[in-house]
Amino acid sequence: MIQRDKYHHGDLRNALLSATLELVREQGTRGFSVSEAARRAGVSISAPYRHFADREALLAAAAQHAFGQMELRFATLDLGETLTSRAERICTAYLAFAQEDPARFDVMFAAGIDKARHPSLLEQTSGIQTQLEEALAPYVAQAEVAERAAELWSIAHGVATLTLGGHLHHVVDRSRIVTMAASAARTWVAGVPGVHMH
Amino acid sequence: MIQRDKYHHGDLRNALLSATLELVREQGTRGFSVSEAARRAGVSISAPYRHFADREALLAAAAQHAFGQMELRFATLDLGETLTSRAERICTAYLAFAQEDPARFDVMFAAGIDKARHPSLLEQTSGIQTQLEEALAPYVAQAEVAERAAELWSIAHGVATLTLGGHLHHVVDRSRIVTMAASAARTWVAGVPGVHMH
DNA sequence: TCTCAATGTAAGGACCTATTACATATCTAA
DNA sequence: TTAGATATGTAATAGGTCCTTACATTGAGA
Repeated sequence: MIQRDKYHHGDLRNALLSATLELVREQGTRGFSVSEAARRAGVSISAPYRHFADREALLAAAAQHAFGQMELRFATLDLGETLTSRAERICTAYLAFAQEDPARFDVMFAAGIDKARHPSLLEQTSGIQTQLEEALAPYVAQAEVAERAAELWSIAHGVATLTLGGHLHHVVDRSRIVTMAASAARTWVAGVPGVHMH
Repeated sequence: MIQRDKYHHGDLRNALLSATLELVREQGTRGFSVSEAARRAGVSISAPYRHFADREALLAAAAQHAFGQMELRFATLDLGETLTSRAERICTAYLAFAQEDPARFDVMFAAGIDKARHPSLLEQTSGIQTQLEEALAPYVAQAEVAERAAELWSIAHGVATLTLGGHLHHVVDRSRIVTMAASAARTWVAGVPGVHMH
C-alpha cells in the first residue's frame, strides 16, 4: 500500500507487479485479480489497463521478471568443477528458488499463461536451457548436451513442482526434500557416460 | 450435449464432469466455468450446485476421476523384470498419459485446487507413490524405496510438465520427447546402487 | 507558457459465482 | 395406490470480475 496524494501514481507499473506477486502469494494464481491489484496500489480499477493489455499481460510481466531472477541466480551460482557438483547444485538451487517464494515460481509455470500470446516467456525458457547446457558442456558429448540439459532440468523441475503441489508430503520429510533432489541429480550423473571425470 | 426433455437430467453429475474436461481441453483450466458446463449439459446455471459445492469441488471431482485413470494405467502396465525396463516404462507411460489428454493432466496438477480443502486428492497421490514403490521394491534397498520412487516420479513429472508447458519445444523435437524421457530414466537407473541386476 | 502525450478516473456492459425461494419428479412405506 | 419425504431441477438476485469508452489531470518539452 503506497501513499499517494497526487493524481498520478509515479510508479504504477512496478506497484502492480509487486501487488500481483503479493496476491498470488496470499490467494494463489486464481485468487489474483486485476481489481484487487489496483486497489492495493491505490488507483482506480481501470488504471492498470494503461500499463497492461489485460489480466494475462500483467501476469506475464510478473513471470518475465521472475524468469530474470532465476537466470541471475544461475549466473551467479558456484557450480564447482565436476559434473556431480554441477548437477547437484543446479538441482538444489532450482528447488531453493521454488521454495523460497512459491508464488513467484507458480507465476512462471502454473499461472496458465498462453505462451502463444506471450512468446517472450519461451525465449526466457530457452535462456535457462542455455545456461544448463553451458554448465554441462565440459562433461558431456557435444551431440547430446541439449538433451542432457533437458533431462537435468526435468529432474529439478519435477522435484520442485511435486513438492510445491504437496504430492511428496507423505513421502519425503520436508527437511529431506533438498537431499532427495541432490540424490536424484547424483544418481542421474552416475549414469551419464563420458570420458571426463564425474 | 445431451437431449433432455424431462425436468430431471438423469445423469447430471457425470455430464458435468465430461463438460468440465471438454472445457479445460478447449480453453484451459482458467477458461472453464461452472456456467458454461451447465449450459453444455443443458441445465440451468444453478443446477450444478446440487451436485458440487462450488467450482473447485467440480474441478476436484474431475481430478479425482483422472487420478483413478492414472492408477488404472499403472496397474495394467507391463513393467518387465529389470529395474531399467520398469523405470523406462513408467516414465514413458506417465508421459504418454499426460500427452494423450493434456487437459486431464492439467486438471490433476495445474488447476490450482486447494489440497487442504480436497484431501482425497492427496490420498490418490499417495496411491500413485505406492504403485511406484511396489514397482521398484524388488530392485532397491528397502530403506530407500520411498525416496527412490519419489525420484523416479520427479523425473517423469518433470518431463511431462515441461513438455506440456512448451518449455522443451526449442530443445527436443516433439518426436524425441519420449526417447528423452526414457533416456533420463535409464541414466538414473544406472546410478542406483543395488545387489540386484539392473 | 502552451500544448500534447501519458496516465489517471468514472461509468457501464457482459460474464461469472453462489445463494435463496420455489417447482417438479421420484421413491418409499402405509 | 397414494401421501409424504427427498432429490433434483428453475428463477431471480447480489456482488464480484474483466475490459472498454469517454473524460480529467498532469508533467515535460517546444
